[in-house]
Amino acid sequence: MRDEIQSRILTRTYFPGDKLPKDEELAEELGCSRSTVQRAMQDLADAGLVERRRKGGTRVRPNPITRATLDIPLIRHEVEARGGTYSYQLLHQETKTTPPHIAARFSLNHPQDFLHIEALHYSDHQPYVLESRWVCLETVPEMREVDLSKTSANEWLVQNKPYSRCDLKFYAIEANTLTAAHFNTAPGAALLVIDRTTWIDTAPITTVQVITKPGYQLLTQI
Amino acid sequence: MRDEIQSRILTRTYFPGDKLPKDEELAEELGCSRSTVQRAMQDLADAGLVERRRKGGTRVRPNPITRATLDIPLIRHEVEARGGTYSYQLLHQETKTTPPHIAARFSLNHPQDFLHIEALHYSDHQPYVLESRWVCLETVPEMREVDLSKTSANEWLVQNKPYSRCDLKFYAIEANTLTAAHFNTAPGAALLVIDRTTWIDTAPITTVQVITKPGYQLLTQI
DNA sequence: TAGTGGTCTAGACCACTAA
DNA sequence: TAGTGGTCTAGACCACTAA
Repeated sequence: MRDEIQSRILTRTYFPGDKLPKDEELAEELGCSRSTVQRAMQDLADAGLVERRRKGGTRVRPNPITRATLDIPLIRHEVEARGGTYSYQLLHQETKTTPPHIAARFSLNHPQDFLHIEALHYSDHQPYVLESRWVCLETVPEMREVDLSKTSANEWLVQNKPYSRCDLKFYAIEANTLTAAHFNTAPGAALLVIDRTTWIDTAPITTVQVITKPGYQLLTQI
Repeated sequence: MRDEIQSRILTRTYFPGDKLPKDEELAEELGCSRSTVQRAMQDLADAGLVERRRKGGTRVRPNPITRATLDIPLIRHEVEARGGTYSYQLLHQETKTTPPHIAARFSLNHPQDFLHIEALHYSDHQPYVLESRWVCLETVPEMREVDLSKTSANEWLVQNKPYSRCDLKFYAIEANTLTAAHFNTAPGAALLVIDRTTWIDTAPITTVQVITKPGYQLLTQI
């Protein structure tokens, strides 16, 4: 029935911005209950096809969009799901007082201690992604005690620190000399970066650049 | 109530793979109806936190993931939403019989006509993204008649050709000489590519590489 | 402030699928 | 094949917000 409603809606010729009948009317017209229409319309709203507002009614989205869902797993799980052997190496670890670019990310106005971590994740002993991370030690003091040569910060945080907000960015960078060396590639190689910054309420947790190996692709399907 | 259920579930200490009580039991325990539990749990499943199976019950997802929703608007809308002035230039247009790399994308085994299009989209008269597209003329014969110097294929297809399946890829490339020239940058610059291939049922519609300008970032928030 | 959509109930029946 | 989750109903009440 839900699919029936959706296909009836979708096969009518509506134009961007058009107003749809209210749920109650659609229910009667289509011979089903209001709850069913509500669910069907909620799905369409989730898919970005219509916009719903109390009192305002339901309208076809004025600007059509492609809405995709991206699943970003733990690096270890991603490697293992592809049938690879996962390994991990801590490259560098250092406590520092907020550097300016980190303060900017979190809009901090007083200095705090951050743990800076550089680590390399391997798939079948080949470099897979380079993790460059800053962890807020005021929010996550337990991090001081974690042995990062054994457990990756990636994994420890996922299991121990829930977040309430996460900003994600995807962009391309040119490998600098050091990064290129890690990946056994030439400096200047184009690399996809997955950049994530998380908070719990308003307290900063971590910001991380996951620099992927040359040729890495992020995939999804709709 | 839904939020109440979710927070109660989320604040309990469950481990990956743990089985949750069935909806009926949770409903009684939490003093609400089964429908409400169903909705709350469905939300958690959509968010990738739990997995539900008929007869199998509900389990905490064994491999935690970050699930993000990406909205990819029309290029024109994206530029205008940022307050920019949009413009567009068709660079090249040519009909060709399926080249091998396109046949591979769509798993085609017989030759067909495709329309190859190169176009540049501008924001405030600065190059914004370069569109490199192949349209299947067997599935979309109307495309032969469209004046692509006026309407971009991007926009025409969104408004005229619904798709049933869409594969998305994100990756980084180094600008070749020609691409670099379009963006007034140096060859080898790292560029983010949004790559989309769409079908209607099993018939190919189009495959497009949207090559973004240097420094472009794809953003989302959870 | 009246008109929408959002949430919830209590119950029926169905559709999968693990055991 | 029995045990879960998924969908649907008919109705109540609530929460926004456009006009």
